[in-house]
Amino acid sequence: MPRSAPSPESFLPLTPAVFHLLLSLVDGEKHGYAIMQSVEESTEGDMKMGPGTLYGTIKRLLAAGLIEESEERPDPALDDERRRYYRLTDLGQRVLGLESRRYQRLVKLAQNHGLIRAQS
Amino acid sequence: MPRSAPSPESFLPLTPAVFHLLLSLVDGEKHGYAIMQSVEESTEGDMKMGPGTLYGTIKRLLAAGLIEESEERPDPALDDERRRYYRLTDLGQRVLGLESRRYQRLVKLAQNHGLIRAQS
DNA sequence: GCCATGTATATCCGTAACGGATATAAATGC
DNA sequence: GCATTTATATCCGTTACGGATATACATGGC
Repeated sequence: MPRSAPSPESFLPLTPAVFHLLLSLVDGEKHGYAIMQSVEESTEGDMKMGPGTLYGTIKRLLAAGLIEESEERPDPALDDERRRYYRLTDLGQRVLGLESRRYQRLVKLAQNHGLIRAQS
Repeated sequence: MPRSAPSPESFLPLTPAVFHLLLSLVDGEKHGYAIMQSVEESTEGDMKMGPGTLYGTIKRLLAAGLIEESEERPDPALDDERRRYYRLTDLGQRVLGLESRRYQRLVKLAQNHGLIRAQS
């Protein structure tokens, strides 16, 4: 018998590394090195992911079925043979959505306690 | 020479357990067991903290200077001798504020990518 | 008074995750 | 040609998590 798919909720809460990696793939597939750069750039430097965390996390997310490797290659002229591209699976997308909503509720909580202002 | 105090930024990003524990202390001191209940209640059950995580995290946060034990005891009639009360330090408060703002930026990012709606 | 349940703290210890160091090599820029 | 950047990958020490277990006082019901 196939073991039933784990529910998206069972992955929550995500570690910061996992959340950022998934978030970096939300607008399309990327290769590892690009994920690393994207995370640093989109957080304006306050989240830096080294190779140990990057490739370790990729391996775990593949095994968990939250991301998958893509066989599609971009225009050969622009490609680098060494690259391996990854994209979110449907499950990964759902988990990311759930975690984002969880964050949203926490932000609301923090606002209600005066830790941050709304709409900064 | 006293080693200079670590900057609040150096603690970021927080693990989910640490963030929730600090957040639960934002409106006043609590004892361990109350923290556990408060976390579960304020997240409507999607974050449950067992004793291993609770007391381990408390120990680490004390050592890091983000929380401190309070000697004040409530009205003896209501008190339970076994309880140990904790409160945020100034550093802890600052770290929590920074992490909350970081979350806020991430929520904004997630909104921009259509993962969640504003003001749900 | 007894007993079950809840409150409260704490440690133990196996497992998972992190993350800097290191290795390797192709691509790029000058 | 050569240094730097890009790119992937593993190694391994350290930290963090988290269920299980232990202990014991408090509370409420009968």
